[in-house]
Amino acid sequence: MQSMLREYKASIFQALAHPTRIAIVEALRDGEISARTIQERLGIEQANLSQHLAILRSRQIVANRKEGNQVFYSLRNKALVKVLDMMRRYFQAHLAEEVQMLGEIEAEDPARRKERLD
Amino acid sequence: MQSMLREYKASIFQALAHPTRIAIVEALRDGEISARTIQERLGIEQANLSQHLAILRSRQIVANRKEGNQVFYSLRNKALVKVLDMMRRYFQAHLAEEVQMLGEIEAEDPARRKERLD
DNA sequence: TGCGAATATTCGAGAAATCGAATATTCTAA
DNA sequence: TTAGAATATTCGATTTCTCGAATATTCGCA
Repeated sequence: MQSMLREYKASIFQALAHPTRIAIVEALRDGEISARTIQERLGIEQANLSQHLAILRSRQIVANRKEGNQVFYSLRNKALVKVLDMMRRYFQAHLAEEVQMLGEIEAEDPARRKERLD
Repeated sequence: MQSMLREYKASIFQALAHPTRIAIVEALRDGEISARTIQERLGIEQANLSQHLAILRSRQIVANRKEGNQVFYSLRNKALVKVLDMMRRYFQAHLAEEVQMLGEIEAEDPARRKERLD
């Protein structure tokens, strides 16, 4: 019971434990887009994207809607966006501790800095 | 740059992508405890716990403090707790969609239910 | 000193994740 | 109905993860 919940949590984290899948979720942040669009944005192999999407689907993280020839993907649960936002704060707080990076961060353009942390 | 950040995020998610490591982080939620205590609570092999702690250490998720014979672990960044809280909401929202589980959830004792969702 | 407790590391085997290539499926439009 | 576009699935090779067993390290205390 308790452990089942943890396995479930772990499976969600695991689904996000890949740069490509994080990029996918981030791409879906503002609404649904087609698989083709995602592929173009990420610049990866079609089969590979499909595999990653299959993983996100199997974890119920994304929903897909067929429209004619294409498939549109979207986030099933907006709470995940908030999780990612929280993660961003985590990274900010964490990076602040990294002395070596601190210099670069403070030196760079603020707008660029914000963008980089997205 | 953007992709480095994603790899970093992915590495944090990956560090949490195991039930045992989630249990460890949850055990550290209320403050530092010794490795021995964690091991007793989780009921796992000593070597195995040490391996998982090494992973959390390598991702800078936990800090460790030596005191005599034992080592006390703690969370480096409280923001992670908020991430986990957010995840809990995610699970709750998600579980609410799962019709088959809904029956069981509503049928069970409320106190027990809250505990299970932790 | 040296024994025992607490913790960490190394090693090897088995399981799981990842990728591109090849192939399948489903749809549109000619 | 057939060609081609969009997407999904399968396959096999490679890499990464995970575990327990064995071993190492570090510390307190007799």
